[in-house]
Amino acid sequence: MSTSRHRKRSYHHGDLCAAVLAEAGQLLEKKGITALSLREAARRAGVSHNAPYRHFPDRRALLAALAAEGFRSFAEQLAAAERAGGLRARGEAYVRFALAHPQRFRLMFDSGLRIASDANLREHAGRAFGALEQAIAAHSGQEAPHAAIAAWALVHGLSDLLLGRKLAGPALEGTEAFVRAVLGAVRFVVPSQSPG
Amino acid sequence: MSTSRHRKRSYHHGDLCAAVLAEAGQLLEKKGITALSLREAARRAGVSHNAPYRHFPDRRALLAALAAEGFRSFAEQLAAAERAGGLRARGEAYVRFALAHPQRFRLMFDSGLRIASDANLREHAGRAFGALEQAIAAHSGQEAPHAAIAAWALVHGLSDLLLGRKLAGPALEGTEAFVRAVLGAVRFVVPSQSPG
DNA sequence: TGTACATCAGTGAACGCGCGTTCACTGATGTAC
DNA sequence: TGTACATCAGTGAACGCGCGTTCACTGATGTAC
Repeated sequence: MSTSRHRKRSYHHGDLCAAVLAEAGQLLEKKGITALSLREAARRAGVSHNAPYRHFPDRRALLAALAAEGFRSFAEQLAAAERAGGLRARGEAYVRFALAHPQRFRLMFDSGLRIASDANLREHAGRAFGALEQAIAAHSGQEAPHAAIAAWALVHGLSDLLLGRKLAGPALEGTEAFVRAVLGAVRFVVPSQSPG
Repeated sequence: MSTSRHRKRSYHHGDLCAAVLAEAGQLLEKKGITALSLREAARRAGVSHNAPYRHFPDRRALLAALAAEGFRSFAEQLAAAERAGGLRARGEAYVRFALAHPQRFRLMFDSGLRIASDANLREHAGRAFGALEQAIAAHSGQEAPHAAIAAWALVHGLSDLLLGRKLAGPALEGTEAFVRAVLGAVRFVVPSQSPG
């Protein structure tokens, strides 16, 4: 259980990879994707500015690792919410994640980051999206992929509008109730099957 | 009608403000918000690197002007679409705008740009959002603000997911039909009025 | 119509900045024998 | 248990970069008389 991270202030750090990732995660939320720098993350980890190169080949790789980590906890939180409260709860958890980690969410969804370009990122993002599809399909029936996508778009759009402060009034107070009300204002349609 | 823009290759440009804005607009889509620089816009406009400072006090102001211009044409296109085809057409035009101008759309909605901080931006953004609210209210009834916001979130989220290539398959071909199908999979609920 | 002058829209050199990345290095670790 | 050595994880100096911004300037424009 105990790590050697703070035991010795010596040459070797012990778990620099995790430390840099943690510092970078904080910097990400504080400064934004663009202003996040390897050098500053290293500085905060108390290590020379290019020690992180032992663990991340370049800046993109660090961003990819942050995104992968994001998708992992995103998937976990969504799954937990659904276990507790069903699909609606999953939707609410989606928005909650976005509001709790704005820059991380943008890194995951709106940055130019190529998911395919990094194995670890590909794995975690794939897992998150797979779970999402599965959850929606289970509730909407496989005949209604459009309804499933609409459900996704709804929570995603609500997240993004809230993050962009485009819904100023209700976003400030009582966000949870507001989100519930908006999600509750929608019904999804399973098209009637016309044969032929 | 004729401008002096290309008549004389002399000291004064004629309409540098518009020229810089146009070059910056192209650079924005090509390089992204972050990599857009005043210096390169100036270079492309064939002018020294700080001539633009005559027209834009700093980089933020240039971005604000680009966003304002975006909101103006966004509002125009949405209004035109609705005139032609009603609220559904407005929704489709929303997505179409996003797909046609990804970086501009992100600048308008997802960048940290403070709308309140620039008078011109405030005006055009306000006009665009006002028209949006009005259009939705007219169709959903004023008793259903949540449904109106859900409608907005739906088209916005669909736009953002498409831009982020999170819906790879159907996004590549037949986008228009795909968008119609997704939007068609949703019904908005006007809650029954319980007195008291 | 001509002239003087204020104003305006450009120029070009210079600044400081923090960054990503490369390089040659050194101290610590752990394994084979 | 002790030693030799390969490997690994750090260090610190140096590079080149393009950027935003400031400064003192100069050429062009237009207006008052």
